Amino acid sequence: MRPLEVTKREEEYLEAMYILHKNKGVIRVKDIAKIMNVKPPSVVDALKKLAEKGLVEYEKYDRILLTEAGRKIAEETYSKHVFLTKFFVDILGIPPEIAEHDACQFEHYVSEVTVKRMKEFAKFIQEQCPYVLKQFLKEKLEE
Amino acid sequence: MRPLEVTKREEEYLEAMYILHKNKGVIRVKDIAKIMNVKPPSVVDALKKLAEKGLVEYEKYDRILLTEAGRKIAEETYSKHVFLTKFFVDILGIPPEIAEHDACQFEHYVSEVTVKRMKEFAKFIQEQCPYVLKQFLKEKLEE
DNA sequence: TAAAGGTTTTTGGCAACCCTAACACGGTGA
DNA sequence: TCACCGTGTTAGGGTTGCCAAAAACCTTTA
Repeated sequence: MRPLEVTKREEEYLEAMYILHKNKGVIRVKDIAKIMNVKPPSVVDALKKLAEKGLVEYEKYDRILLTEAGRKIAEETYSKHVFLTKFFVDILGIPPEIAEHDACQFEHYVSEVTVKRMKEFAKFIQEQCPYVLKQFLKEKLEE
Repeated sequence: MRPLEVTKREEEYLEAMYILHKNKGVIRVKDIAKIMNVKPPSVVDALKKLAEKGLVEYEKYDRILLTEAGRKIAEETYSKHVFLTKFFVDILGIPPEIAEHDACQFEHYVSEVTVKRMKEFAKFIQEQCPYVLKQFLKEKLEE
């Protein structure tokens, strides 16, 4: 199997499907469309492409599932998403909605090195100077 | 004049042109192509679009210039680029090349709020616990 | 000044994504 | 069981961006 190239957009579709599966159990075209903010035909296009790449199990009118490979990509992306959002909120004190928005884009580009380093940084700061961090986050609320 | 929509890619073209103008004085198709990692015809396509949007002065075979509006967008993007790279390197201790790469993407998506907050954070940490920061950055070098 | 060589532009095409309109499917209620 | 209605799919098109090949341009040099 070739080094499948997954576009940013495809990664987003996989992540949406992963979240749906996690939360609702079933993955439906309509729900993917809502999350992705597109119309159903676009979802079908995407599903066909993803199926060709072996990332999704898809037969028309049948149930939709992520394959092992697809799930892996989705999970990696999703975990970056969760972490980045948390970092923006807990360390930088960014409003959750904005943090969410920024994380949602950055998650598709950020390198592993950077994520790892951000994790180490968060841990380090929270352990070494929790008081200073608290002070920083407090100042913001007072503005 | 309408709220011109500038795509991420167009923003990148503008930034490339801005940098060329800043460093070399002249902006040439060939050089834009090299920076953008595309072939010359793609650059010409982009220039036409940008000219239509009033962001670039472009007449074929003539010199290429950013308009005031184009320069403004480029400058904003570029300054985010510079800051984000600096943040990744100076605060998180990420290798310059990787910092550059990540900044190069994030700069097109990051919200103003987040940039502002990152700046405040950098300042705060550097002033309030410079020693802890130094220690964090040192540890990384030792791995 | 004319040919050479590099640069720029045009042409024609391809891939990723998205949409509207129309059609197919399938579960539900009368 | 059949008509209905929501959901899913196809058909047909549009935009953005990119490319290779070939044509146009311009500068430089013989």
